[in-house]
Amino acid sequence: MVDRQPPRPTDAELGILRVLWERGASTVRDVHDELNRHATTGYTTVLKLLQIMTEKGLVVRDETARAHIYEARYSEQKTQRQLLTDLADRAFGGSAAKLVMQALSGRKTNPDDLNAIRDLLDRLEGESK
Amino acid sequence: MVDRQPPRPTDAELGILRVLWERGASTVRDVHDELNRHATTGYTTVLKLLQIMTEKGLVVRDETARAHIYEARYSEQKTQRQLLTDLADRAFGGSAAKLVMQALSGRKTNPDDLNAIRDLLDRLEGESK
DNA sequence: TAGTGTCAACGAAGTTCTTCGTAGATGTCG
DNA sequence: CGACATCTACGAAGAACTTCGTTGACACTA
Repeated sequence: MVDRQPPRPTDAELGILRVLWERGASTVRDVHDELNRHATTGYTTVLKLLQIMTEKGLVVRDETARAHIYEARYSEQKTQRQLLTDLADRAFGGSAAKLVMQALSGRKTNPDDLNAIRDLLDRLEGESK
Repeated sequence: MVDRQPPRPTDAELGILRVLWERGASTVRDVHDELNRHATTGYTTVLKLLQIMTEKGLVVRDETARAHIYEARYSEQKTQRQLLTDLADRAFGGSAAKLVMQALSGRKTNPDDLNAIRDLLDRLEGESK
């Protein structure tokens, strides 16, 4: 039996996952280089994180070659949804609708995005019929 | 100079804040009793958390009476918005719109909520004109 | 083959989070 | 007043998080 719910990635882990989602399967060196385009992280720090993430099941590792290749185990979408559900539970009484309304009223969203959201609403309403 | 950005509340801290938002200013005893309606937390655990939260500036403390009275420093809405901005930055490339769309498509939202969101969209669009 | 560079593994250190026991001060009641 | 209850403060312990130095294995090259 495997863990049903993957653990919530931490901040540093999420930074690595973002690289993996963008680049696809990558070596530690790849991830490290990409991260250091903006931040400053030691190579062994990235390695250690990836090792821990493997234990947690957040990434899968291909050990065939000397330089292991890591890949995100869960898609960006799935992870995003998990984080949203988690936040809805912790801070919005479990209501995704409240979360959405707060997100929209919080800052000014540009008209194109508003339209995109409206389209999505239309599609959702169509489905529920 | 005070910290401009309040720190992101942790899980346990958020649980306490939820009680404070619901009950208003409360003593440790109040918060502890409320929390223990559902969970199980030691009294001194709640006390310690509230002391730390005071240091962090998440709550304010009235020490007038022997039983200190704690109050959330930031409103529920403000905190929710901060958490959403934070999550958008960490997992959605800073795009609140992407976050909203993922939240909506994730699980089925009930029609009433969809309508409420649509009304909100209308209002937002009106404003931006 | 000897030297140089790259890699994973390990361990350790410092921080934060979460929990709670104990101690000492303060209030209350008989 | 004295016993008991309640409160805050303090410290400590264990877990998780983040960082990185060191080590030994491996590979390439001159």
